[in-house]
Order: sequence, then structure tokens, then C-alpha cells
Amino acid sequence: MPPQARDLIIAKIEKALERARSQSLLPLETVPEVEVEHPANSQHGDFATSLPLRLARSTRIAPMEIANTLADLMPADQEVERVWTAPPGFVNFTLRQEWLQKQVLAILEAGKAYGTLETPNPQKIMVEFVSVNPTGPIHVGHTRGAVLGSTLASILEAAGHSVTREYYVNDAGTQMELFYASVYARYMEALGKEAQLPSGGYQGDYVGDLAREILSQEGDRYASMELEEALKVLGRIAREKMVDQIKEDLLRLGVSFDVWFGENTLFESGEYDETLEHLKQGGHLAQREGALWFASAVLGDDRDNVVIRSSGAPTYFASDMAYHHNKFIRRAFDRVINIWGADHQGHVTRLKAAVGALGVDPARLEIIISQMVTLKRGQEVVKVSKRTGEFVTLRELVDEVGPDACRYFFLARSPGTQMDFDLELATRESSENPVYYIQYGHARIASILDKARQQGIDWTTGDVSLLRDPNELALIRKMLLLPELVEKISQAMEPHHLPHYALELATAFHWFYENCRVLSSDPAHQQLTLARLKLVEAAQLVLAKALTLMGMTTPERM
RNA sequence: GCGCCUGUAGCUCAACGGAUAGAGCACUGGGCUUCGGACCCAGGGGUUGCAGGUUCGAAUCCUGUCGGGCGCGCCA
Repeated sequence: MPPQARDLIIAKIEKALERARSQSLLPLETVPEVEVEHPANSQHGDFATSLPLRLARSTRIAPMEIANTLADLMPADQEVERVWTAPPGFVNFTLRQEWLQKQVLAILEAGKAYGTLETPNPQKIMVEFVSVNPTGPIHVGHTRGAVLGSTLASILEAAGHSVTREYYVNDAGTQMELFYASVYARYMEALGKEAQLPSGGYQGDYVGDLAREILSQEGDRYASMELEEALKVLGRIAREKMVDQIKEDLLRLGVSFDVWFGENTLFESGEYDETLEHLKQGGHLAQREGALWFASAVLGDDRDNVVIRSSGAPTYFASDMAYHHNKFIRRAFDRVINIWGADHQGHVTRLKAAVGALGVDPARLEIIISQMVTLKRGQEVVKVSKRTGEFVTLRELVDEVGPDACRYFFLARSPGTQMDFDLELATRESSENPVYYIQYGHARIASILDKARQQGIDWTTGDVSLLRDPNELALIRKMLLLPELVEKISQAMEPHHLPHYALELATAFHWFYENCRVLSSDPAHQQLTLARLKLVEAAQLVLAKALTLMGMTTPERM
């Protein structure tokens, strides 16, 4: 990867500040942190810094004076064509055309690795997401987290980190017991025996389907077993089938995991006991009212939480603590990112408290809360409930809307906003989804390159210094933003910038396409054609990278 | 009642404390005898819920207020 323009500019400013300080041109004690931005208005240059405005107070010097002093210390050079100041105290930078042109070569050279960064401090990161109980198929409500998590994981990887994508399978606990009992009841029913769905049991049709499937594959032998044994064995099969289905559904959306971590293994491996012992040693556990409590109130939570019920059964929270002990201590992840729905927001403080009590800096646990998705069909709100069996499955959604459009829709919104998902609108407008606009750009390029190859054109000798058209330069400028974006997203954990960027990049390409003819039979145009083919090939790489990072396909034709 | 999130164009959403608040869809009107029209150009549409405050500068930060979502179990 070539150095990023932004880093070059920051380095220049830092150098200027250092000189201003050492030569006493500005009364600076230390060199302040430099931030640059991309001005919204391109007339203000490629980069700008408002540092003089920030320094005005502490130095007691007028912002414009500081700006001018700094600008004078930054003469034009190989990368920067012009440095100038603007009121009330900005310093603006314009990149040199020759430098921009050369970046096309740099991108081609980087190839598919363009946009993949090398970080000075690579970390071992886990992204845990979806983690829905395997008590039923995955539904639309889970789609947002799935898309968010998988994209974030890709971006963190591109930013140079080592990433593990993990699904926590809650294969223990009361909800699972209830599910097993529900499947058992349907199984007995299918055999024509009297059976009652347990109260609060799972009513969805899929439960019956599952029971009948098991019946046809395994026969009726569970009917004659002791109830307890039957629930155990039948339950295991039902769970495995459910997990397989979830796996398959997620795969259709382009989401896959490196690890499927079973809650039960925490108990089997002894890690659960180890965790409790650890907490006990630290004095974080207290026996009260017949139960064992974790003293989270003193750690900032609004109340203490039960770890072991008076019945002797551990709570979900207990195994969650053991799970995070496993993540941080046994598997030694530097950072753990959990993606949760807004309905789990109340658990953030207590889990962070627990992690802290285990001797791990709670800042290493980052919990991203994605707000709820309200599912609608026109004006009507569709209720989603697994227990009552009233829901739209992820599979139905993906089949209807398509995985790419589906991903785009969820990805383009920041996690903090509540969304309305109108099934009617999504289906009707899926063909107008911006993702096709982006993919169309990619396909158009593929078509041009194809045609050029058919004509036997070899553009390796193309001279990029011929790329002077404003449309060409605008396209290059957009292409250069991708690495910056990858870095920014990996720090702020906000992947929603990526689809917006991809759209802008595609716009820049379509604009170029409209105004700059690539292939031509005119002999006088030949050199320009070669240069433009280079640009187009590089643009395709960048578009493809953006699409790939978002987990979308890169069609050659549509 | 308390906690977290949220309110921006007709709709769905962007905007790292920065310069004239931007996109897509929808609407109106234009644009190819040559590389893919799933494209391009132009236009209308905004007191950023409201009121104060901080700042050279606020959609963004602080306080208050009104509206929406989600939590506040020995459920997961």
C-alpha cells in the first residue's frame, strides 16, 4: 500500500508546527495533535485543517496569522500543488495532478490488496454477533446484527487485525428446555398420541415440521423412552437441525462464522467453575436470599445480579461471565466486540462490571447496540415472535429481496437509529436499490475491459499523465478515499459509511463514463485510450473492494 | 419513575465541532448515429422537534422541554 494522502498532509503540518515551535514563530509548548478534513466544497481543496482556529486561544494570536505562518512553512512539493489560507483560519491543500495520476499505478500495483492496511499494532479481535437461541429459524429482526457484524469483521480484517467471527450458541438454559419439550410434544402428536405443548412453548409451524422430519428419519423410538431421556436425545437432534438451518440461512445472506461456540462447553470444560472461583477470590460474590449474587452495584450497575438461583441452577448471566472469561483469559483476545440488539442494552453495565471483576480492562469489551427494526407491511406493523410463531424468516426476506440489496439496506443506516423495514416497499423497490447502481458501475467496467481485450488492446504501456480531465481526476480522488475509510470505520465501528462511499465512487465513475470516451477507433485517441483503460481497471478494483468488504457480489454483467 | 438510544427534504437515511446541511427514492423538465439508458444533466422541496447555553463557528457539545423506541426478572 502506498502512503495515504491524508498521512502525507498530516506529516507536513506536523513538520511545519515543529519548525514554527523551534524557530519561535509560534509560542507552542508542544506540537498539538493534527486533524485534517476533506472540505465539503471542493473549491477549498483536497484537505483542510482548522488547527489555527484551535490554537488561537492558547497562543493569543489571530487565527489567520497562525494560518499564514504555517502555510509559509509548507511550500508546494511533489505531492502538494498549493497551500493557502482562508478566513476565519483554515489552511487548505490541493494535491498535485501528477501525484494523483501516479496513484492509479499504485492502485493497480496493489491490486486486490488495495484498501487492505498494515497497522503498526495489529490486534487479536473477536466479533461476536447474531448468537440467536437455536429455538427457531432466524428472522428479519436478526438481519441487522448479522449484516453489521459480518461487515465490521471484514473491515477490521482489512485494517490489519486478526479477526474471529463467532456465534454463541445458547444450548443450555430454560428456553432450550422449553423448545425441546415443544418438539417432543409435536413428535408425539405426529404419532397420534396425546400431547400437550408446554405452557409458553413454541407454537410455530416449524416445530411440527422439525418433529415430523425427525420422525421420518429416526422413527418412533423416542416415544417409548423415559421422558427425561427422550427430551435429552430428541432435544439434541432438534437443536443440531436448528443450528444447521440457521447456518444455512445466514450463508444465503453472505454471513459466515469461524467459530460456533456452545454454551454447554463452558460447563463441560470446567471454565464455569473456574470463573466463579475467580470472582469469589476477588470478593465479588455474595450469598443472599438463598441465591448467589454478583456484586455489580458497587461496580457501577444499578443493582446486583443473580448468578446462581436458589434452585441451584446458574443464570444466563453466569454462563455469560464464564464465556467472557473464556474470550479474554483463555483465548486471550485483545479486543472483543459484541453486537447486541437494543433489548439487551440493560446488560451492558453488568457485563462490563463482570469483565472488570475478572481483572480485564472493561474498555477491551466493546458492545455495539443496534436499535430495533420495526417490521411493516405498508402501514401495518408486523409483530415478530418466535413463541407465537408469527414472523418473517430471514430466508423469506433474502429470497424476496436478494442478499445484496438486503445487506445494503441494513448496512446504510447507522446502528443507533431505529429503522422501519417495510416489506412491501423493500420488495417493490428492491430493483431500485442503490446497490445495483454500484454493481452496474462494476459491470460496465468489466464490459469495457472485455471489449478492449477482444480488440487485442494491451494497455500496460498506458501513460497516466494523460489523465487530465476533471472527471478523471475526480474519479481518482474518490478512489483514494477507500483506505482512509477502512481505517476510520475500524476505529469508529461505523460501517454505514462504506455503502455511502461506494455510491459516491460509482457516481464518480458513471460521471467519468458519460464524459470521457474510453475506446475509440480514432488513431489520435489511441494513447488516451490506453491511459483510460488503466484508470478504468483501477476503478474496478476499488469498486470491487468496496463491494467485497460489504459482503456483496461483484457482477461482470447484469 | 430511572437508564440507554433517537427526532434532519414528501419517504428512507448521511453529514470526523467547520466554510453554502447532502444522497437515494418519489415529483417536474431535458439528454445518445460510437464503450451497457439499471446511465447522465437541470429543477422544486429544510427555521435540523422546541427553548436556552457553551464556542470564532452547533444538526453535532451542555441544560431544560415535547414526541418515538428499548430496557429496568432468581427469563434468555
